Amino acid sequence: MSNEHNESLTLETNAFEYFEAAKDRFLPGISADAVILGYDGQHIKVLLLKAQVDDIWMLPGGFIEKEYDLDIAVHRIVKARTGLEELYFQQFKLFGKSDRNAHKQEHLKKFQELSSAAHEWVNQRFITVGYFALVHIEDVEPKPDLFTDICEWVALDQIPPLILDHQEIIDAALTNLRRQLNYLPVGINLLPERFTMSQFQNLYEEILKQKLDRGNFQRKMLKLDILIRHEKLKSGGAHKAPYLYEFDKEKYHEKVRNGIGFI
Amino acid sequence: MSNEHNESLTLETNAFEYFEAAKDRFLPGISADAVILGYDGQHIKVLLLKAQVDDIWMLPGGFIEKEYDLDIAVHRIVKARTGLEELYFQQFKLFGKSDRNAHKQEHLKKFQELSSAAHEWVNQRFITVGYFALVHIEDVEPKPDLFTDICEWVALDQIPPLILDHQEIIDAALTNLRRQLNYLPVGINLLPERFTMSQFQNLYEEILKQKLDRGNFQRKMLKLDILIRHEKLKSGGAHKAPYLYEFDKEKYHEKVRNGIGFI
DNA sequence: ACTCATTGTGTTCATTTGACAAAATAAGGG
DNA sequence: CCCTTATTTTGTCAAATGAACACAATGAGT
Repeated sequence: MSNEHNESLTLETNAFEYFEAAKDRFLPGISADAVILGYDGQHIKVLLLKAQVDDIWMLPGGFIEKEYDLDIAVHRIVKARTGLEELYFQQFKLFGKSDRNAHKQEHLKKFQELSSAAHEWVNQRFITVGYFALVHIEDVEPKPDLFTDICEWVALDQIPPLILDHQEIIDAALTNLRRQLNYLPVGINLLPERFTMSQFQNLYEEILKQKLDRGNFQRKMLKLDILIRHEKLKSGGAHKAPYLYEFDKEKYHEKVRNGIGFI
Repeated sequence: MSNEHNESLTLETNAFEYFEAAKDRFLPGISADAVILGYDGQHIKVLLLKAQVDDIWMLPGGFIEKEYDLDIAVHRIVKARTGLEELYFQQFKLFGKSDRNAHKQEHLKKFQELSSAAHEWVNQRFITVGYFALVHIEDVEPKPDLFTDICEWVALDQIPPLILDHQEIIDAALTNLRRQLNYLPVGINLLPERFTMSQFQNLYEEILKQKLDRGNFQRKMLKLDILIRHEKLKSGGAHKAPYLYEFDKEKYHEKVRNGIGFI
């Protein structure tokens, strides 16, 4: 086992090598950041990383390999943090303000001893493309990357100060998600295999930040004819046990294709 | 007046200089393309350019100045082609396929004698960010750019073969436009100051590619309370003259802010 | 004055929405 | 074991919306 000092050394060595090789491996001046969203039955959460060299938090991100499509690079980034091979993700915006890495140099002062090639790489102007991903939170094993020591789920109302414009990126992702909510397969990608109607409704209430009528929500979803009703929930709650539901995936995706209409 | 040979020489000299200076002026590896849309009372049209050196058509586009925001570069591009200072435009997607400039080298073979710096610029991998703009077609004076000799409005169903993935970019713009139609100020940006209800309806039918019920459309729009009714249309048509309408801009934008609900 | 294509307004019926109430159900406490 | 309680499920009903169609008004041309 390595002690902290060794780990730190290893990190910096790797970071040096990483930035050194970046110019040859990656497209210049562009990065990708992923807003990875999960739902634990109570709240929407986003996967965040904490930098080793500072107390600052950030979104998972990375660069684009010269020989691959944009989507492939993003898939690699999300897979590396979550362990998930199959996932739903979608591009939503390119962030191109000219001053968006103004604060980065502050954060990267710890890397002053970078070679000039590496220094040049980290100090160029970056534009970044924002993606959001919807994942089953219980299937994820969060893994930090080269520059971070913590990777964990954070509820949307408990997000700490983030690097650069990452808070803005999260906000834009959520706005985008809300606008697409009518034709986006958000349920099938965020809920576990089997779920109660309350969980389903709460998911929409979390995203929309507004209460919905219980009876009306239930009737509407059942009428869509996309749910399979199973037997009763096991014990646990001290009240009437609800049914467990499961998506009829064929019918569900058929509805999504026709673009209508959950809310 | 210069003859064609001279113009061609001038073009190539400028193109040389342009590409030569590009590395210093612009961000590497990224371009912007604009789907500029207008409505002539009959059809949605898109502003296209025809290359001088080939019979290939393309979207207006350009590169991003190193010191400016993305949006500023796009505004400059659209303003240069249309002459418009104020306009509505919106980013909709970043196109990042690794093979998206595969055909470009074919098209640019005419520029073989470029200096190595210029050659390196045009042959790098480009990702491009797609924007769409909504403009008043009657206010536009189409102007070709350095590399093109024709700049004109083309109806959507008469688009010739386009360079690279530009057709895909147009399709994506229209899909995006349709999805936002409920909360997008499309009418105020595409229709002339005064318009008839038929024109207004036809605009939506063009975008949606589907017929709408005349009576219902009219009643719905009037009920939104965003229109000012003027006196009768002058002569011309051989039938009942329709009213002319104008947007009550304050009320219109108020509705747009609240996000509801044209269709 | 009459025709006619088009515009503006009405009517009708089915469907959806919103708000609320009632019935059903399981767990826990006496 | 019966009753309470919290929660789920289904029901009701008035109001709003949507879709399809009908009819009246208008103004240019014959």
